[in-house]
Amino acid sequence: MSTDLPPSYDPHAAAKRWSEAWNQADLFRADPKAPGEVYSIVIPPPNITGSLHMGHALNNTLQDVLIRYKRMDGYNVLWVPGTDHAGIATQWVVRRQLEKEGIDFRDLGREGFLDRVWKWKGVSGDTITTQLRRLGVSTDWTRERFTLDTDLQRAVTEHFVQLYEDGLIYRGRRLINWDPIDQTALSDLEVEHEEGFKTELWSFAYPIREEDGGGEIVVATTRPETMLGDTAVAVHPDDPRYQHLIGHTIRHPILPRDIPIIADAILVDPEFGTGVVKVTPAHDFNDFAVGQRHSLPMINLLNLDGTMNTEAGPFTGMTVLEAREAVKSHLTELGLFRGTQEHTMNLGRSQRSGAVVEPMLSTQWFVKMKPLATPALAAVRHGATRFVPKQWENTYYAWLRDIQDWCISRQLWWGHRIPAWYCEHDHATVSRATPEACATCGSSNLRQDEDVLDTWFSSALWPFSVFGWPESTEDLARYYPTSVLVTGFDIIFFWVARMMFAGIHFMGEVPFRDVYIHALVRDKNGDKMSKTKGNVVDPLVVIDQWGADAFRFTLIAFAAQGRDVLWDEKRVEGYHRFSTKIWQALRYCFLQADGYDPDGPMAFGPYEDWIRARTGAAVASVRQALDDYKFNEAATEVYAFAWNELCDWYIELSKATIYDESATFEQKNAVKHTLFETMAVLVRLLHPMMPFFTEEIWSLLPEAIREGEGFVATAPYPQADDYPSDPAVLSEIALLQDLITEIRRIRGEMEIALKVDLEVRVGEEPLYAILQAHERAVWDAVKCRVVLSREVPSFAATGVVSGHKLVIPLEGVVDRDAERARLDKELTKVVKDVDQLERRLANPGFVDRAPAEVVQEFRDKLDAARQRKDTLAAARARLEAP
RNA sequence: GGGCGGAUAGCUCAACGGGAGAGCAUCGGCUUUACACGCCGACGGUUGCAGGUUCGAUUCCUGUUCCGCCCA
Repeated sequence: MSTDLPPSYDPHAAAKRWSEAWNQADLFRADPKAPGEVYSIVIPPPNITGSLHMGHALNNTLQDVLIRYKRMDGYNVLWVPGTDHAGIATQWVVRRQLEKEGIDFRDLGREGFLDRVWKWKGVSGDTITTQLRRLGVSTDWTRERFTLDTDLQRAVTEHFVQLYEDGLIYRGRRLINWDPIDQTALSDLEVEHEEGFKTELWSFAYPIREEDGGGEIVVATTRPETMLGDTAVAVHPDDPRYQHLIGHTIRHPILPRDIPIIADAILVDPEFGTGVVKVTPAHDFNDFAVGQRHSLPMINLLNLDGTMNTEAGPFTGMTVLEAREAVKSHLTELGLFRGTQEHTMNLGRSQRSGAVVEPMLSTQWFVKMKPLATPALAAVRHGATRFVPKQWENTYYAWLRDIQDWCISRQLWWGHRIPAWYCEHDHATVSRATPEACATCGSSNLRQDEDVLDTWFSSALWPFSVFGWPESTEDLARYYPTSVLVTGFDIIFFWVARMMFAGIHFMGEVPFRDVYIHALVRDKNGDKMSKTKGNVVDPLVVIDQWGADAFRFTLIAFAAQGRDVLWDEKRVEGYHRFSTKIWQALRYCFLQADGYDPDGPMAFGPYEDWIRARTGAAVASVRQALDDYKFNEAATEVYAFAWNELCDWYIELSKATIYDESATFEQKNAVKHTLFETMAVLVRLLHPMMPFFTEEIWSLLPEAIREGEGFVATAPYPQADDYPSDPAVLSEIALLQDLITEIRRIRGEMEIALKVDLEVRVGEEPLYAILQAHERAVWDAVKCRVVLSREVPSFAATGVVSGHKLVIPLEGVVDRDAERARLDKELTKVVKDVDQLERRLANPGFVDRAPAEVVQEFRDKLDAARQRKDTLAAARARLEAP
């Protein structure tokens, strides 16, 4: 047989061909009725806010590697794809689109706006699925889900109602983070703290009531306008400067009210500033706690759009910043200004809109976290779920330990509507379906809560809502809990922890056995990729240029545990070359395919035995690496096996038989068979990392080699046990390799071209016997004849291989200076070597305490080094002889 | 303020407590019958710094500097 392969491989044509072929063959559809141990993954659903970035590419590539590996390894595999409605983020995107068209989204009304978002969902969802397909993911598209699908909405309602019935959801008036641009509440996690924000600490005096003795007390603040909502001034109870003032009353200089001076040891640090703190319970989290401790009035100063409300008196209607300046000048006019100083603080901003977040008193829905967090903590402690790398457990623990109740209502339109209805008395009725009457007073005058739920409230259900929960479906029974969650560390709090407690609460079982946390993709300089920095690399652009296979392999090779991925385009080129290299090797196989008979007789030689042994070792290491989530090691192992063993050595050695006219049919047939067989193993090993490329090669391999497997995607993953290893063969070939390398070094350093034939003299019969068997291979590699002789000519190069002396006559080839220089260099190295080893072995501590085999190992090394040194020194001396 | 991670060849990264490696880059040599998107060879390191444990430390411990991140 013979096939003419094109001289190079076109990754784009192959990607198109094979993704269509897989689709048609419906290869990735899971069957819960099929046998086999389950291996299931639910995709971290990308937000429908646009297109996929490098982080998604890494995330999905790693999942696909695992899924393809397990599929080939005989598991009942399911990978569920899908997307997330991403309430606040998506609403923001569509709102901005409308603004560009000159439309205020509010003018469309709720229904009109939602129509627009659904249209956008179609566009963005398609973009994302197209991108995932181009990446080569083997998800089961028949099970694709969207977090706002009807049945997933039902799951969210069930989630809410059950938690409410369990007493774990409540409605309360509490301090929340308010985003005045999006005009919605945010959870603590959606607020980002900008460090080192420069501002001023502005001081002013509160006059003490005359009947309390008069005088003043000075406070400092970064937000002077909040003094309009102050309901107390606090000092430390032990501070001698102010003890006499505790219980006295201040007359508010602007508004008609009196405020008390209180003592609070928790809030006040007497060392900081004046040791006096103004208390604004409705607009500061610490002050809110003080307000509760001391039963202070809480005065909300803000409208929902961030302007001052009527509580602000003369400043009503101003923005916060306008009010700040106005309050400052007003206080200054009153003569109460007491100085200013520079101050750096952390500023809370909305993760999405960038608005400065205002702590505000508001009525919202909350999830009581302690009862849910406790079992979620225990599950990881007891190993029901395992984090890889392990260190991320600490992040998970830390957050769940100090967790606050979770504000889940959002004043948005896009999302799951809260299943709560209110009557005219503001009684809340929580229900799975629209209720007829108020559960408290029976009123039939009900309106549903306008708000939607935090996106993560629905994402928390993803590992079981995708399987049809709350229905008990076949998929749910078979594929939950999932095998592993692959995700980035940035959403351990947002998502992983919440899936954990939701899974435990509703399913009675953790949602995944393993959580593999991968790093962030950064640019070459280690900076986070962001649109504003302009350092974003578009995965599709890379795929267009180099193909999905090279792109994926690069991500995998970079994905070392516990380390960020620093993107470097040059590496993609390198891995593209890797695929080209394999393609060329395949061409070589086909060039030799003439007369190959897979069922014919075969006589395997030592090279065949050697590559089979190396194949087994490679299979074992790749499997181990994948089992341990050491993706980069798996990539490195395949790379080294294919390039350094198969291409650099076996293919070259195979020529000794292939081009040997005296070799028998059986010998040649064995070589051809081994070439194809090794290629087939390599392709299967590599398939999870380079799916398109390997599928292309697989389709070209001889039928007999493929053992009837139509697609490599569903062919069995190689087993190391199928490739036995003979130590005698391994050491024999190692000797051959050493010999060839030594001669190459001599040629290289003395610049002896391959055109100049050489001979190498060995003095020992057994060694000669071995090398003679590889005469042809040595000749092909280094154009050197192997001769049995102890005769040392007047001028020769001397080498040592595995303790054996080699002599290469050089009379008339190069001058003596070249060999003199080379020997000096070698001698310097070996002398240093001997010296080091002698010192180590002279240390009684080492010889007495180190394990015997380690000591022996070093003794052997010393013997070898000494022998090498003696041989080279003798050769060096001989060169000086006349 | 609390916590986590990183620092190894010019660059990007590896390395069960047992003489520090790879890829790229650099230099030199090869039109060799799969491949110049290639082959062969070479150069290149006080493993951030200071201590400690150990016969032996890149690896374990303590401290410290710088960079990045998370939490308050």
